[in-house]
Amino acid sequence: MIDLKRIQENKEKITELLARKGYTADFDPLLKLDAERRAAISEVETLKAKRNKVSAEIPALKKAGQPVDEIFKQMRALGDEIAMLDAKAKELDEKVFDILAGIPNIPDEDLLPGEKENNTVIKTFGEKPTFDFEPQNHVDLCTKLGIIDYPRGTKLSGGGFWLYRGDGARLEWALLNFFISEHLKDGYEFILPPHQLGYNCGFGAGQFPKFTDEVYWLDCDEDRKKNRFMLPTAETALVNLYSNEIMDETKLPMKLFAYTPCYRKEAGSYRAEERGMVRGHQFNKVEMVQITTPAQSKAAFEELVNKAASLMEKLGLHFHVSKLAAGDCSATMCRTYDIEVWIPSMGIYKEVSSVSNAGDYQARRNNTRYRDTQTGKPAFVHTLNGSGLATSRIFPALVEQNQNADGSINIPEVLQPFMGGQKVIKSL
RNA sequence: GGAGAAAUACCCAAGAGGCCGAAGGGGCUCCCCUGCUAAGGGAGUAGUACGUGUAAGCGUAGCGAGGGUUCAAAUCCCUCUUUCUCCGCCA
Repeated sequence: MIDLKRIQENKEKITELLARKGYTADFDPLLKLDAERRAAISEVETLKAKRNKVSAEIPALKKAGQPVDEIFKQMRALGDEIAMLDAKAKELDEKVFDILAGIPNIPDEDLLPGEKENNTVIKTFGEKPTFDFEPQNHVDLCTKLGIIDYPRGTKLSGGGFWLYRGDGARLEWALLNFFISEHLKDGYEFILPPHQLGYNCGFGAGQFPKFTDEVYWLDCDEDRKKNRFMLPTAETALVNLYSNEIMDETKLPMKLFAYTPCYRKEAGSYRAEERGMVRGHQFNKVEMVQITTPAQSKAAFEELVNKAASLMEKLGLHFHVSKLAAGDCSATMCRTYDIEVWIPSMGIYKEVSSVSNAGDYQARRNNTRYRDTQTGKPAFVHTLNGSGLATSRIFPALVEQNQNADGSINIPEVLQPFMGGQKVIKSL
């Protein structure tokens, strides 16, 4: 949610910035509605002040034996008027809120306008691996090694599900453990959140109402707001940890990470390019989140990007970092860098981490604040998140980039301690 | 899942239609006294949101949340949430 005051003060500039995201803003109806809202509030509060004043005098009048029936009659009429105006003010307030909640976050000024085609690669690590044999794709490799069982995943749960088996499960777990150990080294707090969340979390993270149909809903109440959903990313949980609280500034920047599976419908997105585990309904991810003061958020963003990139570097994978154009950033974010790993069989780079700064957009939606020691007043925090990392894209990339002519796979050195020193995965 | 009890400010807690935005304690802040400390005395101590104002301020809301009754609600009624106790269920 963006700040209405910013629109009032700088309508043209914000309209222009949002246009870079492909969003056409017309703020005039909103501003008019807000003026009406404020007028209604002023009016009703004047009446309430009058009611309070008269009510306070009634006990004294009664004690003095004076008649109060006439006053009661007038007050009843006043009460009706107040109720009417209260309802009007509430309605206007909700309208303003809904419109405001539907406006995307304002992109940072240095982002290029436009969509994907305007993303710019800002850093590349390593080189495309070359093979002196015909390399296989990860689905074939994993199936032959027996480390991923696609058919039985489908048998149990339908398309988009798979099982990790044996060394596959160990490799997956080693990746997660490696990420966790790196984050702990950097002083991040480890969180294991619930996997079922309430509607408010989705709204607070800026994912709802837009993506309400992209998640798996539990319970059967017709009203979505009373149901829970399976979290699509740990961000949805972490970003809401301090909602409706005022944090101590000394706790900021707060650095968190969580491991959770991510549950997503991914409706209609299955393509040849996304075979195997590149896009599934359930995948594992370690997610980093920072809650910061506005002054800290720029540095926090750099830190998260560097952290995600350093994990990839330590795994020895070829990848690049891409700065997203305004239109490719999600509605919630004012800035996003993607880390994309090379998948040889597809000949493309696939996202393994998306690092974003939401500014105060999420904090405004879920009311997360801190007390500014300078002013003594509460102010909205900034929230940032980044995958660190998602295994479902790394696993295929790792398997493909590290394959040998005999179909075996070299385990990166950093993962070996987490696999009991094992260096290679080969078929039995 | 069923049955009971509870929810008041930083914490504990009183309050049972108007004199209650809230007694009393604890804590915290400041001051006094005591050559340190302990003890003692005094004063202060909703945060917040919204509206209005250049501002000091003023107004409105606010006793778990949302509704209702009433001229007037922390107080009465309804719904919900959470916590505690008991019972049931538990692949």
